[in-house]
Amino acid sequence: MKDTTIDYALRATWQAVAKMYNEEAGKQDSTMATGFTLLSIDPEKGSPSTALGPKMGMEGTSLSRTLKSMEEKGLITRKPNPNDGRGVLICLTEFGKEKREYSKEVVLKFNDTIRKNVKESDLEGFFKVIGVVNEFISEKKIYTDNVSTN
Amino acid sequence: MKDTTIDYALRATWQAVAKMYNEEAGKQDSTMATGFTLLSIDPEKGSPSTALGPKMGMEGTSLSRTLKSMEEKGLITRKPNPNDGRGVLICLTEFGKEKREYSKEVVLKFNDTIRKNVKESDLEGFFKVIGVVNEFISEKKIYTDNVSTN
DNA sequence: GTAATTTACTATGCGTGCATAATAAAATAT
DNA sequence: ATATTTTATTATGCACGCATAGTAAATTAC
Repeated sequence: MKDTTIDYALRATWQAVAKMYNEEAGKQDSTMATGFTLLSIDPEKGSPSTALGPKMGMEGTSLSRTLKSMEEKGLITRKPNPNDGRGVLICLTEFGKEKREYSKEVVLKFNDTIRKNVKESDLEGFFKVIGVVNEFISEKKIYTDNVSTN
Repeated sequence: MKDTTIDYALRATWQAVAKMYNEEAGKQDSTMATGFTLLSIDPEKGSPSTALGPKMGMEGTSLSRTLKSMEEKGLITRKPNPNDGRGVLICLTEFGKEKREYSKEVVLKFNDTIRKNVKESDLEGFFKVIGVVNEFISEKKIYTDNVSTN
């Protein structure tokens, strides 16, 4: 729970980023998740909705709700996927393409700013730790007693 | 949106940790937020609810809901704060104290496991980057054009 | 070709973060 | 002492992650 625990650092920091992103998105009457979704859609050809979830780290079920609201806001249209009758092709409207540019700037600016203000070696350490956390979680190495913690 | 962006790394990684924590908490019919709250409460003297939010990085308004459900589950009791008629003292029941131990193990095991499997220098880099992100956000240095991004 | 399985959604409910607003009790100002 | 402001807490609504369950279309198994 202290500042120096890895879980707290991830939690507090992600929440701060999310809050900031939501504020920036809010200036355009949008949300963070909508912004991420806009960025995941191919602005030229559209994207099958199955492609979006993995790309942005969102479950299909969460995505479904976001897409619904995006459709209602006129950001996207759904077209039947010619290659799969079950699937849908998500396409950006002109309005959606505009908003996509804004989201892109917001995300780029954040990442560029941080990258310019940390040492390359620190960034490597950051991604190393991130990598280990994800590896240990996805391979369920933590709560199964096959890794010593003492 | 790529694996190598800082925002995506934070988002995906925190969500993975949160999911794992919720699974572990679920084994005890609990949730992650409940576990964090249990850990934030002084098991001996109880804690004024104002102390909990800052300690665990939760807004008072979110906390209020969690505390309500924790009270319903018999994990905590509220006592009037003798020093402040507006405030409440959150105290653990015996049941709450038991569950607190479990939460403690879950959190410790995660942090210990990761620490034992990353290099000290990488961990330092990790916390450096975390520090810069939080600093830039809290001081609003990112979207105000007082920091060069080019 | 029909049946069983898999895959692509969609709907719904819960937990939780945030914003806003309301209430009540300090604390402060006068 | 009374009026104003601040602080502690709760209530409520929206967004969104996840889990579960359901529907429909494709794939496979036979």
